Amino acid sequence: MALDFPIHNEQLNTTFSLYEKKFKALSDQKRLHIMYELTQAGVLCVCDLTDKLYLPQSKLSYHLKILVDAELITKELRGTWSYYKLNKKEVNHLLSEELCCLFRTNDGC
Amino acid sequence: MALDFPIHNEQLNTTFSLYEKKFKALSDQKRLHIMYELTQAGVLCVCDLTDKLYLPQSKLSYHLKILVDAELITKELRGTWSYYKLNKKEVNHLLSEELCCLFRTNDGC
DNA sequence: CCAATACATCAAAAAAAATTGATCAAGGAG
DNA sequence: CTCCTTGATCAATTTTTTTTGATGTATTGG
Repeated sequence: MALDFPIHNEQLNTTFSLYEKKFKALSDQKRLHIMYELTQAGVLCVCDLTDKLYLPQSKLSYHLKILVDAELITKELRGTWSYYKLNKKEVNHLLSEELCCLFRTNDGC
Repeated sequence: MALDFPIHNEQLNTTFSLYEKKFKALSDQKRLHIMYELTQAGVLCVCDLTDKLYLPQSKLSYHLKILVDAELITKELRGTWSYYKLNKKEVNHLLSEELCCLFRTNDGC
């Protein structure tokens, strides 16, 4: 029985799948804006972002979850608050230095 | 009359919009695979990619257009053939060196 | 000229992602 | 305890993206 689809390289497909997820998370203005604000502020809760982006809470929670799932940001619970911040390591691994400037504060950019 | 949406920074919104488009182009396994094959081969026409990705021509044309529009690859017409290759400058500007390894041949990665 | 190939594009359908408004659970404050 | 705030989640709808198959144009080769 012949295969009618490519096995090709399973490892490679896994890699593509991983980056698909990360780039999908970045492929939205609102989420890029969230990333930017997190870069500027360091740590923010949902209500802070509501003020900054003028978006309703449910929409923000939705987009934040996508970024967390892609491991581009992290979430820390403290009481009723959820504090979000950039996953700098992951961002730096993914994006060029020029681009990281948008999401980076303490360097010469 | 009060504004009920943020002006914030027009420049920044333009930037987000630009990157949204580029990341959207990258946010698909098939398109990442196309990028990878172009990296390996240098230049490819649609029919080459048909063989490599096992995708119908119309689907490939669709995805190639998205990558061209995002300026991640370029297209050159010669007769009936369309030759595609990476826009290395743009890719390198966008992605980290580690990641560019996937889309780069002549360096120590 | 004819047949075959390369590929862009289009319209309809299917699939995936985003928005919306509501509900609910868990804390904190009085 | 009661009220209020934070924020996650859910179902229904809307919007966007992708797939599919067909058509059309240009080019190549015999």
